[in-house]
Amino acid sequence: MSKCGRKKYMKTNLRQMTMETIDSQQDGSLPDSVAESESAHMQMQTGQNSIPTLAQVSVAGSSTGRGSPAVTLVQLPSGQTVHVQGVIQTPQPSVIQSPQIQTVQVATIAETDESADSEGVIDSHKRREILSRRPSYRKILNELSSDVPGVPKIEEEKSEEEGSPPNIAAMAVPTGIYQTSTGQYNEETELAPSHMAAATGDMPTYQIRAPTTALPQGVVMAASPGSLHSPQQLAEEATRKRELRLMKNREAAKECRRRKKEYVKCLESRVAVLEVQNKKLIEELETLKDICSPKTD
DNA sequence: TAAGTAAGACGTCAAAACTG
DNA sequence: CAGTTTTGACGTCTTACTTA
Repeated sequence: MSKCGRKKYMKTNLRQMTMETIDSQQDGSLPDSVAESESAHMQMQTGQNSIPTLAQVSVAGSSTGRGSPAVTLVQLPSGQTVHVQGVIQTPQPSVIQSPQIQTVQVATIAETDESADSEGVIDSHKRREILSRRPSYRKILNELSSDVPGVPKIEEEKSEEEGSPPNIAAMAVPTGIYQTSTGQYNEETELAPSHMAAATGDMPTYQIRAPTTALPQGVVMAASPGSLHSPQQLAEEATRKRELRLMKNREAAKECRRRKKEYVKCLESRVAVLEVQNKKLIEELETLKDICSPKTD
């Protein structure tokens, strides 16, 4: 896999739009912010962008991340589904050389906005201000929970992790090398399989394989930085640091996904609550109308 | 039953956000 | 402001399901 060309992404800024959408949606209809954005364009700008739709984008085609097919179904918060025509291209990372703007039109809305194509004029600083990433899921959800009673907070630490040192480096003693699904080799730790299963609730899907020549055997026994002399030792230390970083990031990614799931669940439950609330209010309104309006016959 | 597809999970990289 | 944490995106794998 080519790693060097990954700088251009189609970031969805999901959280930003989700919060905005949920907050403004009271009657089950399409929020103004979403409607406006859609009428302009669904603009997917690599690097910094926003897709003005809520959470669920189901793709009628390959789901393996290599770009979307010609027709994409976008499910809106109201449950309405719109067909997005045009290919949402996700070019091969190694092919991308410059920032690209990719736009797709929502089929249900004919009107377009000429200004959507003028993104080249917008300087990066301005875009950065407008489209800057929001704080973490944990932060958003905790803010949400302080505003709305009943919304659970995301715990700082999982209960089963209490009492154990949070630092992965401290608890993991590398004892070998295992190969990941992507064919890369990592240091195997004694805790790795059980920890992985505990974090995801699933059985680990990675097989421990016999080490090959990909990594030097002495990696895990690298000396402390102070005693490094030879270039080989320096290289070993660098490798060790890298493995450590990868291991920490691996765990961080798992945790991040867990938080994201929790966050999405929370939003879904909030939508359900608001829908019920909305229904009740409509019924109440109808009742009051009946009471207030005198019957003619 | 083999081939194709969808969904979910994972590891990794890179960049934004956060922190001391 | 450097180091750390968080998260979007990509590529890959596995599993369940569908279809020819």
